[in-house]
Order: sequence, then C-alpha cells, then structure tokens
Amino acid sequence: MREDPQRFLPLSTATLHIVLALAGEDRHGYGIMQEVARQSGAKYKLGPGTLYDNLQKLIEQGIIEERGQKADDDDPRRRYYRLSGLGRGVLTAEIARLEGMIRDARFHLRASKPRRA
Amino acid sequence: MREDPQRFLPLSTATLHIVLALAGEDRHGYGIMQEVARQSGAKYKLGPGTLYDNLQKLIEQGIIEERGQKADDDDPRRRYYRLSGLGRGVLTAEIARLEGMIRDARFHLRASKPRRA
DNA sequence: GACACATCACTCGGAATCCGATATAACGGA
DNA sequence: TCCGTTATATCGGATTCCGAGTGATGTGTC
Repeated sequence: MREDPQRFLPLSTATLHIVLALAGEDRHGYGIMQEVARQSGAKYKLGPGTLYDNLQKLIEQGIIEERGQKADDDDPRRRYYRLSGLGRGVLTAEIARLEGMIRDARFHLRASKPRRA
Repeated sequence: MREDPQRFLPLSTATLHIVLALAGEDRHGYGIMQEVARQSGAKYKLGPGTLYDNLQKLIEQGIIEERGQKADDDDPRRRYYRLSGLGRGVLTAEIARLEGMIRDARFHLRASKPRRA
C-alpha cells in the first residue's frame, strides 16, 4: 500500500523549490541552492538554514533519499540527494493543485477588472 | 511611484489562498475561510489564527483594505476585506511566477521518468 | 608561496509564520 | 428554550524560515 501524496500537500515555497530542483537530476546541497536561484531568475534565494531543515524533513518523509554511491569524477565533499518515487508523486500532485488555483485566479483577474491597465 | 509587487513574492500558501479568495469579490473573515475550503476542495483549511495573522500583515502591506460601508441586508457583525490595486498586482505577479515554475516542473516530470508507470 | 574567492557541508538562534484550542457573542430555526 | 451555525478575535506552542557564522577544500592569480 502506497503512501498518499496528497497527505503532504500543500508544499511550502521552499519545499516546492527543492523538490523541483531535484526533479531534473540528482543534486548535492550547494547545487540545489544554485538551481533554485537559477530557476527563479535569482528572485528567490534559499539559505543553508532553510535548505537543511527541509532536506532533513523530506528524508524523514521519504520524499527524497540520500544517494549512496558517488560519481567518479566528483568533488568528494558532495552529498547527493535524489527524488523518490513518492517524491515524484508529491510533486505531480502539487503541480496539479497549483494549476487548479491558477485557473481560478486567471478567471477572477480577468472577470473583475474595475480599472483598466 | 508605485510599490513594486515583486517585492512581496513569493507568497506563502496561506497568503496566496487569502488573496485569491478576495480576487473574485470582497469577503468577510469567516467567508474567506469558507471560500478557501471550497477552492481547495476542502483539502486545505485555514484556521482563525493563520487568517488573522495574515489579514493584519496584508493590511499593513497595503495589499488588502478593510471596507468601511456595509451591505444593507447584512449581518452587522461582518467585517469586509477588499483586494487593493497593489494586491491585484501582487496576485498577478505571483501567478506568473507559479506558471513559470509549473512549466519547468512539467518539463522535468515528463523528461526524466527513469521507471515506467 | 600567498592571497582571494568559489565551492561544499553544516549549526545556531532569533524571527516569522502557522494553526488549533479557546473565548465571546449574535443569529436562526426546531 | 436550546442548539448548531455564523462571526470575530486572542493566545501560546509548534513549526518553519533564514541569514550569520564556522570550517574545510578547491582553484585561480599575482
């Protein structure tokens, strides 16, 4: 019996960014910070506090896992994290939830526009 | 010189839901709670603590305003809140930000699927 | 070699936020 | 009259955020 991804929703902004950063490929902590900054066009920056609080929580929840083996050519300090199957399900569910909200928002923003732009 | 909506991003989940609930029409506190529950299909429920913390913060930031006059037929206990022009801009900006993230996520979720479903 | 800067992991503690239990009271119907 | 719903609001503990700081190694430059 699988864990229900719905249980973990909604994701906080920080959590969503981290999970999303790991959706493309496995990354190490510092790499996650860089990817989040890149994704958001440097608008949103993740500090180490938020990052490690979240990594710990996400590992406990089984949404991400620490990867054992290293790549050969790598900086040995790096510790890599990977999105689990559950994690992928959680991300998919959260994206669906957000899309629903966005549909609603677009409708309202278009429908009620008391002042023209 | 206008306030820059970007300054307020990203919105927390609670804040986004509240602002979105006010995008369609002015609402009173209890009505916001109901609308948020309705919007999310009762998946996300806003308690009074989160609601009033947020209302106070949003008023200070000028994103929402308390509406003075009442509707005639109304329960006199109700206090109505309205989305300001700035608030509408913030919501628009946040929706755009989320859409960018969703595009990214959809791409990664489709592109990297190491295990078949 | 010396210096600076980037990479990399991580801790700490205060601030911000969440959020349900609780208080209070008016309303509406059985 | 009694009760459930509507309605506003506070309180305090729990959770989360988040940057400053620590420490170490890699990398490039003078």
